[in-house]
Amino acid sequence: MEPRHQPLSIDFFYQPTIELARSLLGCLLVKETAEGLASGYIVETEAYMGAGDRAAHSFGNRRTKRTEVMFGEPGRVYTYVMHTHTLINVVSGEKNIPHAVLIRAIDPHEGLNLIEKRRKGRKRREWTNGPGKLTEALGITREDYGRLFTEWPLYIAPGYIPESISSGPRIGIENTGEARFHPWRFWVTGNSCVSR
DNA sequence: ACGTCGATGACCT
DNA sequence: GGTCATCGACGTA
Repeated sequence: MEPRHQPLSIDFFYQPTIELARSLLGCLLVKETAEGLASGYIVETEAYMGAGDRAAHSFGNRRTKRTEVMFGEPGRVYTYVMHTHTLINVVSGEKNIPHAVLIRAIDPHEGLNLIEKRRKGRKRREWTNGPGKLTEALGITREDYGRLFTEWPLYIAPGYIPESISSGPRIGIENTGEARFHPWRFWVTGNSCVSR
């Protein structure tokens, strides 16, 4: 199948992880399924810095079935289940440098009826303002693990350049010592879809 | 085979 | 502010 939008080139993903986390803001995240196409502009990300980052699943180069995809080339999909929710990351770094960027929020763009249905009629504000919410809205599952973000059916396409980017500590990692203080969360300043 | 533990979200007061 | 549902992965045995 051909993607409805032209995905980013694989070269885009070959940049330092912090830069990638910032560059992804404003890009369009797209998922095409049998139900239709749904998409949204990425407005919030977090960088996870691999072996030296206590908050990262790959801390200490921990290599398991789950983290395996992070040890490969950047630009692949790392999904995993948190409680009942699927979370999605962009694999970053380079071969054997297991970095990743968590996508925490998107601004809905296409497939709004489908998104509303998947989000069970909740108010628009609650559709995609969190990492577990946006995967439900776009129909992203752990079946997407290992895919390339440059190919149908789950891909990232060019969007807009944010006017301003804010940064601060990452969310939900209180138990990770000093790592909790690193300002590795980024968001589009003032966007109403940011998780908090 | 089993116990533990979250990069969460929904609902409650 | 707080509680808890419910899942897979992981460590341990």
